[in-house]
Amino acid sequence: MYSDVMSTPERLISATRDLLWQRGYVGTSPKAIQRLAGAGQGSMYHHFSGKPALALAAIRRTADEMRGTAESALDGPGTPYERIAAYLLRERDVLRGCPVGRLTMDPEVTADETLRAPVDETLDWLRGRLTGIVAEGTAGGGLRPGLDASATAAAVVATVQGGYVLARATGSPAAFDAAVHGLLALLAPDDHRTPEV
Amino acid sequence: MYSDVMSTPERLISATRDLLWQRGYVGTSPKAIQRLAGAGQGSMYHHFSGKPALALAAIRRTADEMRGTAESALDGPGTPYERIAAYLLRERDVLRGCPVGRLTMDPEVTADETLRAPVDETLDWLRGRLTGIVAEGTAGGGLRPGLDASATAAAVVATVQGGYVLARATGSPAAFDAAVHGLLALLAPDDHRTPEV
DNA sequence: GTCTATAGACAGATAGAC
DNA sequence: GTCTATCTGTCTATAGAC
Repeated sequence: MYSDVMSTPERLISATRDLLWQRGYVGTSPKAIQRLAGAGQGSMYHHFSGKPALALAAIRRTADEMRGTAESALDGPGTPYERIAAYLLRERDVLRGCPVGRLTMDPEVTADETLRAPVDETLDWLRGRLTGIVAEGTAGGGLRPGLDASATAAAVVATVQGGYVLARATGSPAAFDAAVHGLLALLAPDDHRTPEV
Repeated sequence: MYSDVMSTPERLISATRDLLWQRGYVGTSPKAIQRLAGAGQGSMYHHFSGKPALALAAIRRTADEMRGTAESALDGPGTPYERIAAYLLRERDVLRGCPVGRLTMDPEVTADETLRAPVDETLDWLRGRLTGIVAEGTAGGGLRPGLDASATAAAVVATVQGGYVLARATGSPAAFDAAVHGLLALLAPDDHRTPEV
């Protein structure tokens, strides 16, 4: 249940976001959304045409929020290496996984162009943002020189997404941390010690 | 439908493996399994106690197969760097994702200790196997010296798992390839050029 | 071993009263 | 805007005949 000061559509969106994160699209039913939102059947179908529309609103909201969170770390002070480290090491609810990346494993999401678009755009934006920072870093900002900025950025995003997989497999965040620290060591030049962030 | 030379239990397991890969545990119904396997309701429940038992058999089979495939690449000839490259660059049906890693996003799988175990053990084995190879490689086998073998191995596995996420988000294998090549460049010493594998 | 019948609960809505 | 009733199909089995 969500705060009473939220409107019914807002509560429905919040509930859908939470369930999509925890159970995915296929595993999330209208009934479960209604129960969590404290809204009735008729109420939900009054505000949204159905499960796909509600999911789209929820996914867009989650994608926007993730973009803002990532930008906070990437836009911060410090060298390119430090900003990438800030992004990689920021606090996360590791065992819950990535609310955006998770959706790529949902066949109904990837099959629906409309639902997949916000997911694609968000991860694409993140890769592009990191590409710029890596390019800056290889030109004297604390990253190994000579790296392909775009490929390196893809490796950074992939390590995070895959770190969630390892963590959820083991049931502990340790594997995520290991992957991230492993990558940070690889990003630094040979003569550089990974700073304690 | 599967070959008639396979026994009914084998056809059921194969069908379950395929559906688990494509739709996950939550998205896979007994009815769909029966249809794909060409087996009747009663037949399925005669051989397996229910969906969880069938899923367990399917997951074990898939995990064993993945282990064998990975071992083929990791056990091959060449330097540690080359063996890791062989693993990373081996042919994959990238857009289908990892049949084992995928299961970690399924709440019913992670909630069930029995179902999660083979997933955990397989990824754990892979990390351990790579840790040994990385350790060998940092001692003169074409990898950057001074790396934490365990953390580096985690980064390698995470990059693969996350590469699938990126590929499925964009709908193209290109992002997977970018992440893998980005990582390979990072693994090589500064003076080393990534070989064309 | 395989088949059909049956069953209670849920999925994903639509209709119409209030 | 919200509520209750209703509906068709699916989910995950169980029972018992063949």
